[in-house]
Amino acid sequence: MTELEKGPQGRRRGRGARERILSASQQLFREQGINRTGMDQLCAAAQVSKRTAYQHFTGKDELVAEYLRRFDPSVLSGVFDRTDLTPRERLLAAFDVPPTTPLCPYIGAAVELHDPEHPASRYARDYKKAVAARLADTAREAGAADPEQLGEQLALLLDGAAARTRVLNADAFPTAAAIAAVLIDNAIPAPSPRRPSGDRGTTGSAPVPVGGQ
Amino acid sequence: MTELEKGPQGRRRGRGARERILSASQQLFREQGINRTGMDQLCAAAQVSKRTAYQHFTGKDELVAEYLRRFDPSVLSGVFDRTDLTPRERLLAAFDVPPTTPLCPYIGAAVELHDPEHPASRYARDYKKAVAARLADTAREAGAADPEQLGEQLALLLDGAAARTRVLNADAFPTAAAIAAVLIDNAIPAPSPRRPSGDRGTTGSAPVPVGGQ
DNA sequence: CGTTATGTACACCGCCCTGTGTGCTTACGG
DNA sequence: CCGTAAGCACACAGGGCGGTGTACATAACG
Repeated sequence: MTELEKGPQGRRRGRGARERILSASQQLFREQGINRTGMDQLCAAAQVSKRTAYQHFTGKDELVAEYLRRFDPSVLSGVFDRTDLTPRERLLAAFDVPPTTPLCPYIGAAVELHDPEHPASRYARDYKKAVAARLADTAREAGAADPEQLGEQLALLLDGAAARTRVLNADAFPTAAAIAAVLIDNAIPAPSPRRPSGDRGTTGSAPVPVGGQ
Repeated sequence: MTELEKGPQGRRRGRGARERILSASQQLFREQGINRTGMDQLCAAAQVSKRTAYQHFTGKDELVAEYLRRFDPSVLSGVFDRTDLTPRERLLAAFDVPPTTPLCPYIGAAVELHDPEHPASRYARDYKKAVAARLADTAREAGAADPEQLGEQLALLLDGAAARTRVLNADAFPTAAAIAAVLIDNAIPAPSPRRPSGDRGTTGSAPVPVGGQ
């Protein structure tokens, strides 16, 4: 615990205030939303004085953006890298979300902040594009006729399931998975998921690193 | 303009304050979101004193719920009743949204309010269920094998397009429409949309009146 | 006409929000 | 062991919020 974190300027020392703040953000922003979580409450939960918080982040906006950037990628993380699955299975595994998932925080941030130019909104946009690109890559690997289209379609299904789960208060991901299966089978010419790895050309168009849901 | 509106108790007289408030809500809540629109600003836009507003609505919560209830059903309204289209065409027409649509306000309300028991959240839930039921009815009319499933799937596509349009700031409804076409063709055994009007039994399970997007 | 419901103007309350100023304590690192 | 910086406690500023109290104006209907 001697030298674990560095501030934005690269200072030394510190007993983990920044990490505690971000950790509390993860919990509170997800549970209560961004707008309904005040800095007072957040600092109390992080056991951090408000003064310290504002020395680490210039304002709540920056904190929100960093919260999205550091969002625990527990949902989709690793799905794309699982080598024990065929590409087709990987595409479908993206819809196996644990039922404990509250809601995709990127959609929540975009709606709550309501400003497309907010740093967090920009990041949410980039992230969603990156997920679609990753899906497209996997679709290409699976031999889809139009990988970009399939990737975009599957991304839309994920967002639809997330939004609908929130509004209806009921898990909508199984429905999305069923649609995904249909789309995948329709998009792959030879629907035999029998090749562990075929053409891996991947003239990839997705340079962005991708994390969670 | 003599007797146009009646208050919650059914009183008489009035020069349209309530309507102006709701009209201003339509505009401001959509443009700025619910939480970012204060009652002061709303009353100023409606040219209504704050006192009057609070005589018509017990609080902002009630106003928000009524705003959702009176939401201008310009997007999906009438699509289900168009007799000049086959059921299949009607299902697809639901995805022809004008590009001016900001975002489905029901999703916005559910995310912003963040309380599933809020009156507006409850109404949003009912509304989404009603739309799915309507889609299911039309799917049944079109001869789908599993109308309920197809209705739920199409509803998910609509929500996904709405959410994704918001986050990406780019129209996602064409993608959703393409998926819908695949699903519909897959779900209808004889894909000949040749009957102008077939069974109109509609053992409907949707008592709620349905309006917009 | 007068009564009564309706709408208005304006100040006001208490609350919570983001964000600071100030001075004190702690702990690391030389 | 001491300097320095990270962190803390506390109070407070400034503003927007939802919501109200009071006194006055107006329109409808008897």
